[in-house]
Amino acid sequence: MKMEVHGRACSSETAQSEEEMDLRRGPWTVEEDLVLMNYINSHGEGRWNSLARCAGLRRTGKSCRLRWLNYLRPDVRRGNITPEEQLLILELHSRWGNRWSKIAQHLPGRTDNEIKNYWRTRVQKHAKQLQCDVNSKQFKDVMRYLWMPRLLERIRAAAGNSPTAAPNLAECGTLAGGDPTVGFGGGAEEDKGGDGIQGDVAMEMAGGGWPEGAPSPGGYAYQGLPELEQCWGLGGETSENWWNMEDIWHLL
DNA sequence: AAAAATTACAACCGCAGAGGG
DNA sequence: ACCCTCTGCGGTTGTAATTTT
Repeated sequence: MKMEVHGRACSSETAQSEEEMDLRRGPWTVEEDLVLMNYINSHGEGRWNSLARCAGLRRTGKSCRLRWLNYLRPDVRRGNITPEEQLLILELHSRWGNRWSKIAQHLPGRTDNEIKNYWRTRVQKHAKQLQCDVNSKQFKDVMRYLWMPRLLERIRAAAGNSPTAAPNLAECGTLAGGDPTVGFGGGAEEDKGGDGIQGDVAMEMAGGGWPEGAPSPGGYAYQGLPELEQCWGLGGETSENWWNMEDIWHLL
């Protein structure tokens, strides 16, 4: 990363020590948001510590950066996580674990913070309900063989019914038989480390070609699980008692 | 209607790595 | 080679909003 700490001095820099005395914390005000947005619009982002001083914000550079990246940036997407995004998050997390920023790179407009929050509030909650660790094989199997096929089914249904759903589906790459360079298809942007998304899982999910030795989801996942839909916001009303441990484990 | 519990999200903290002096 | 500053990341906490009792 490029450092230009001394590259662009500002007149208020000499007052740094005094300002450090009463740095603001906590929620940002509308006025602060405006100041930050205006400053970044005219000067660009980066060099957050000096930016904070020059903009006259009594905030740390870190705080300014976080506010901009997670909230004020124009391309930040707000609102519910779509089934496509849920599917991507589940898949990417199974590959990369808690590498939120990396996962976020594959969900345009979503921040690592948002994805992390989603994971903690939704996914981990249900792992807790199942009384298993979110990183356990059992829970991963549930994700892979129950939730993900179900999500895919919903995505496909939406794509069939609504023309506007198609572009979102395409983001899932080979899942939808779309551009293999995007999303699940792996592509030019994959890591050198070889932990990129490979086609196998995507094809399993897309084509129903389940891995050898894996429990067939056909008789279960596709019979319809309204509880799952409710749980993941795919269906109508929500329900907390959305599944039963025994029902699930005897099928796995 | 009010209190308690839960959920969702924004923000902070500590750390590691990069780069300049 | 070492120190300092800055950035970015992941973990955690605080709190407003919502739901349940």
